[in-house]
Amino acid sequence: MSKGLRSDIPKPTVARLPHYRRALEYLLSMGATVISSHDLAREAEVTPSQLRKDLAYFGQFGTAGIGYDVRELISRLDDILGMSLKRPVLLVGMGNLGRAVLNHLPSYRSGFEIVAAADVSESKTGRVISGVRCHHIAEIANLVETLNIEIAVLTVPVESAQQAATALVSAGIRAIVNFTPARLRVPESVVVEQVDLSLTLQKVSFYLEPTEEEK
Amino acid sequence: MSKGLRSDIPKPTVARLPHYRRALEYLLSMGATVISSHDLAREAEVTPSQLRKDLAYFGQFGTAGIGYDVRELISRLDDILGMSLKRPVLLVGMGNLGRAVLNHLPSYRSGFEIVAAADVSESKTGRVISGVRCHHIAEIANLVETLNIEIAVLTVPVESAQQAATALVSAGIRAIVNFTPARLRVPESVVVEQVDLSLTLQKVSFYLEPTEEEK
DNA sequence: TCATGTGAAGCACTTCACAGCA
DNA sequence: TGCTGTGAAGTGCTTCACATGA
Repeated sequence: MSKGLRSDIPKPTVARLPHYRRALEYLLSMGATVISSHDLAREAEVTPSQLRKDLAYFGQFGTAGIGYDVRELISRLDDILGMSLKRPVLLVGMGNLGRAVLNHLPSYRSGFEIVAAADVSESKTGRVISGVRCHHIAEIANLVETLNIEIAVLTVPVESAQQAATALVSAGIRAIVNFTPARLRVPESVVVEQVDLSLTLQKVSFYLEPTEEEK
Repeated sequence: MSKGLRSDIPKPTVARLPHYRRALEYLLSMGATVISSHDLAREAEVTPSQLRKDLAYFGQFGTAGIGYDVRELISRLDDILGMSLKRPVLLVGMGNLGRAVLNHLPSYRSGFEIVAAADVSESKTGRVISGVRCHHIAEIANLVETLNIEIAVLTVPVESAQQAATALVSAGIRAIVNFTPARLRVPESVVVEQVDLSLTLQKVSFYLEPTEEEK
């Protein structure tokens, strides 16, 4: 398998890796030290073959006849996901939603930390909110460079989303998690991940539609 | 094509329908009245064939040689997605995140409306927050029945997520949009859609990893 | 002529099934 | 023996290419 281009990994595989990591954390908290692909797969709600195939893209992690060392595998997944070091994150937009993200992220026990925030409002600029200093949005280029930030979480009002995204891109941000319903126009090299409540509700709604045939 | 079982529709197709709807709304706001699969596909960031194939699962909506009527297609998508009537939604958990969802949902111009909220806190019970009355969590069975609610948005702390979900299920809720990192155990018949910031961050992080080979 | 709707072909992901190792 | 890692087979989604209709 050599190393393989990162872009050669199937997208569904990448999307499942965080789930494996979470399942492993859970199993670890339940006292497991070694786990078979069968048991881990059940916890992550995939098939054992799929789990083994997914891991195989990145090397060999298990012991035949035994299974996987839980701590070891978490650590390897952290390497693969780029979480070995806590990644600094910039929060843009300190409204209701921004503050909610700020308060909730630590409880996720993730490898990410919001190290700075930005907002247009003069009333928030300079204040420290939930332990994070809020800067004026004009300073983001500075923040990104001095704090070595690659990821931004965008929680501004939808009207200013594109403007903020453009500023983030020229500041050198490489990925944006976009909580606004705006579809951002950014260079292809910038990773955008959409988190959209209304699209999610619409999808859910589809599966609720009545059908005579369905059980 | 007759009618087709709802579960026969490919999941990727279902996931794209809300994007088509959004693209159409945008095009409508730009003054478009008729649109070709080519132009709509560009706006929705899919291929024209994919768009046409997706729509073909549900019938014939276009005019050969012309394209699709924008308003007409939005309306058909609303039918398909079960959004023709505004669906009532129950918000469970009135913390930071719950209030953020409450404030932001209207700006999404979605076919959904939060008609009631629930929380454990006595201090919130009975109050009206952002135009929505907050009830005690013990009342959800009542709320669900009297207001005819099928969808719940779960924004409680992770520790009480499973308990709340169980209560929602026995109250007769059919779908849960889960903003907590908890993996909910519910009957198969209940639709659960996970919205998880830390899993999203991990996925994004993967694509940022340095690779010598990549441009 | 131009764009839809759709079988057929192609591709990508998943599952199977077993060789090989502890 | 038990379970991983992996080619091979199978499945399902996407893209192609064109017949059909306006």
